[in-house]
Amino acid sequence: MSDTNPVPIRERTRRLAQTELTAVAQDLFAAQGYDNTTVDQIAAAAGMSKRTFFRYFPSKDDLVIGKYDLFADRMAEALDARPKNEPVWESLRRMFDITLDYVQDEHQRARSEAMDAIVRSTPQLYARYLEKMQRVQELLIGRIAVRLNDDEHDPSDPRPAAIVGAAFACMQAARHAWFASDRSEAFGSYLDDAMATLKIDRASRMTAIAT
Amino acid sequence: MSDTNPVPIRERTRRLAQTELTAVAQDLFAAQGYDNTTVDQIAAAAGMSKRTFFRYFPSKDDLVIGKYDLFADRMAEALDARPKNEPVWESLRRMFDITLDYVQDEHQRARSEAMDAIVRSTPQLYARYLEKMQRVQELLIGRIAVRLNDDEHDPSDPRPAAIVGAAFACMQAARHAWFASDRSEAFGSYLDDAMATLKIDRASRMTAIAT
DNA sequence: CCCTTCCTGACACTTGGTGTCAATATCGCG
DNA sequence: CGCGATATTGACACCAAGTGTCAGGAAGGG
Repeated sequence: MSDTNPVPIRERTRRLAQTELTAVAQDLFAAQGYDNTTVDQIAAAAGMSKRTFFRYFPSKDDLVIGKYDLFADRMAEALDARPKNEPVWESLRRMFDITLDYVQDEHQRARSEAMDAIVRSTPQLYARYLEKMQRVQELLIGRIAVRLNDDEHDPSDPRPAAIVGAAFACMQAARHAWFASDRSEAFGSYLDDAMATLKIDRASRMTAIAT
Repeated sequence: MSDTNPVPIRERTRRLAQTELTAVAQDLFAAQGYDNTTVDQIAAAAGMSKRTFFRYFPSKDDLVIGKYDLFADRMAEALDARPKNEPVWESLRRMFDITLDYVQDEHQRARSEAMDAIVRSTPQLYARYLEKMQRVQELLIGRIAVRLNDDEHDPSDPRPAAIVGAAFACMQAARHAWFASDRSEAFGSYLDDAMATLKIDRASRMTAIAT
């Protein structure tokens, strides 16, 4: 059961090294802050040279925010799984359910939350985080555009981007609110609450933009 | 009329140098790209040393995106100028009117638009742009919270952040759509269109978050 | 004219990140 | 087991963005 593995050995050792690096780095960041920790220190603490570190991560930033790349595909997948005739706002809400699992898992959360604190308190990382989220949104905009009108995506129609952006704004708002709360309420209800304040007006686009 | 000036001489020469640097840098960026242009080159082209450049701008990035800092106060000001009983969505829409002036001004636009293209095509700058916009939003969230319920801002209420974030998402969407269009329609109508697709449900917050 | 103050350039240094290359470890195969 | 191909690694040199320091020079006020 160990041959013809879908994940070759090379790739597994690689991931192991990345996990190791991440764990070591997290300790250092917690102890002395992100900016005050050099790549040399991280590499040395993991028993390798700086050059080798950069073979596992394209940048110091990516060690922290690289994992967010996985979100993009998972979200697109989750959105595609929703019925085509479902209201888009509801589809987006259900799509966000996959982020709930992330937060709900008790022993994963501590690790993830510590990294989150680092991201939010380091402007440089927060900026890159926002950019990644923007890229995720771009993936989804095309899909939402198709649901709004069955023809192809008209790039001069601002509505799909507005809707997706608004949905993400709700998720961000819910995240912040939940972090600021005592966590007695489930994150999901914050998300419901945030998304309930905005309704999509399906009869819009009357302010003529004659294409 | 030149003494006891509200803007002292030192500050004026400083701004002049910044403008000069920006103009020179813009040419270089347009010619060879942002990443391929070093600070040394910009400084040399403006007749100064690298060290002096960093006395005028805290970083290479700030030369491009530094001007967005002005937006924060201008927007907060514009929002404060709206009547308190006006629906918040309308207030936010009117607040964005100040961005229209920026885009409308014919001879300012060419310069501003070139810089905008650089920002959007350089991930690093785009990330910092998004972060700045996020900071602007944080300024406004408190004000919107006060309008929603007259007591002080409850940080575990996601609605103000959701609304402000959604409004900015609409502006971003309108910007992108307008840039992708042939610009025959006014930018304002794109903004109207984007913001009209989302309506605020004032009777929300029924999904009890008992504070 | 001098004295103070600010501005500037030169220099050295740190850190993130990359190219190169030789040494070494690993893998597949006979 | 041994051998050649391939991948991984570390050492070194290098570049670019910033930052600290310091001495010299320009501007301004008396």
